[in-house]
Amino acid sequence: MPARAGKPDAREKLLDAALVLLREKGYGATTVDDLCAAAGVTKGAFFHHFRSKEELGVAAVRHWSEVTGALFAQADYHRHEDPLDRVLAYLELRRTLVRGSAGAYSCVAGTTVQEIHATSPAIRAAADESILGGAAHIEADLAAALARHPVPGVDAHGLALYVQAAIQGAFVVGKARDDPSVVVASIEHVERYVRLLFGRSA
Amino acid sequence: MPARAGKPDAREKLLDAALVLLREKGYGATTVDDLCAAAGVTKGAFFHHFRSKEELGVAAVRHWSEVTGALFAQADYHRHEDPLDRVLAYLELRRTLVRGSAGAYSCVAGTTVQEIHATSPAIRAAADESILGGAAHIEADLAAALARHPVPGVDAHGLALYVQAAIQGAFVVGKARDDPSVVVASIEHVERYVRLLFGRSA
DNA sequence: CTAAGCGTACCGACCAGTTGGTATGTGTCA
DNA sequence: TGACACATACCAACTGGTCGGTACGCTTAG
Repeated sequence: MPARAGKPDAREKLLDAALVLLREKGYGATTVDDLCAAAGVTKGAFFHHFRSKEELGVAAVRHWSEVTGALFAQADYHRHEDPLDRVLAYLELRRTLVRGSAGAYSCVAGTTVQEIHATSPAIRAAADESILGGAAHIEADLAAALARHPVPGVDAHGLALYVQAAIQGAFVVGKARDDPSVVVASIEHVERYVRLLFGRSA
Repeated sequence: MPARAGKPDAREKLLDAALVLLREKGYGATTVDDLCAAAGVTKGAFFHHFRSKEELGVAAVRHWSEVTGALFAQADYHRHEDPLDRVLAYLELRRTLVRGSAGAYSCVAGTTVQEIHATSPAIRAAADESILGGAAHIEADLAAALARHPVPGVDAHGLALYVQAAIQGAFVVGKARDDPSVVVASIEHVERYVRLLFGRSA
C-alpha cells in the first residue's frame, strides 16, 4: 500500500502489526523482533519511531482506539431514530464482527491491560482510555433511552461500562474455550439484558 | 501449615506463590526466579517439581481450580431451598469477594488464558477446565430454576458461561480502571439480569 | 548541507533450563 | 542391628540463547 511515496510508513506498519500480534500473543510474548519481522522493518526503524517497547504499547493501544473509533463512527447503526434501537444495533454489529480466531476479533486494550496493569502505568492508562472510549459509543444513546424509560438503580455510564465488560469477558471465555460461538452467545445475553431492562420484547 | 513433618512443601509454596504472581504480573512477566523468591525456594527445587515453566502454569491453574472449588463448596449459599436464591446468593458472595487490588480478587485462569491461548495448548486447556468448573457451580441451580420458570432461548449451560464471562470481563475493566468498584457494579448488573430473566423483583 | 528515515551490527542484562552435588529418608538383607 | 543400595527433596553455580536497546553508517528529500 504505497499511498504516498516518501511518506513515513514504518510507524504505521509497526502499529498495524502490533494490533495483530498483541491480540494473538499478548504484550509480553510479543518481541520487538517479532513486530519488526511482521511489519517488514528493521530494529533501527523501530527505535527510530519508538523510544521503547512500552512506548509502542501505548501507541498501539491508542491506534486501536482510533481504528475501532473510526469503524463505529462510520457504521450505519446510528441511523435508527430510537436511541435504544441504536444500542441494540450496536450490539448486533459487535456480534457479527466475531469471526475466526481470537486474534482477529478480540480487543487489544483488554488483552494488554490484563498483563501490564500492575507493571506499566502508561499502557494501563491508554487501555483505560480505550475502554472508556468504547463505552462512550453507546453511553449517550443509553442516557437518552434511560431518559425516556428510567430504570431504578441504573445509570448510563455504569451500564455502558458493563456492556464493555461483558464483551471483554466473552473474549476471555472465547479464548479459553477456543470457540467464537460462546462469544456470540454471550453478546446475545447482553442484548437480552438491555431489552429486558427497557421492557422491549424481542 | 506443617501438616505432616517431612512432607514436601516446596511444591505447595510455589503453587501458592504462583496464584498471587500470575494474577499480579501475568504469566509472561512472572519469571521462574520471581516464583522461587516469592516461595522462598531455589531454582533447583523448582525444576525438581516441574519440568518446565509451562508445566507449573498448568499445575497453578489446576491448583486455582481446587482452591476456588473448595471455597465455593463450603460456602453457605447452598442452604437456600430455591435454586434461583442459590444463584443470587452465589453472585452476592462473588461480589463481596471483590476487595483490594486486582491481584487479590481477579482470576488466575482468565488472566493467564488471555496471554497463552495461542502459544500453550496445555495451559489453555487447564484454564478452559477451570472456567467450565466455575460455571458448573451454578449450572445445576440454573437448570433447576429454568425447569420451574423456562425462558425461551436460554439454557443453563450458556447462561452459566455468560455469568462467568461477565465476571471475567468485570475483572478486565477493573484492572483498566484500576478501581474495584466497577467490578462490584458489573456483578450487580449480572444479578439484575438474572432477576429480570426469572421475573424476580429486587 | 542537513536532517529525517531507515538499515546493520552489536552489547549487556536477563531468563529458562542444566549440572553436579548434599542431606535425609527407606527398604532390605546379612 | 547395622550397613549398603537407592530414592526423594533440595540447593547453588553456571550456561546458552534471547531480548530490549544502542552505535553508527547509508540514503534521499528539501
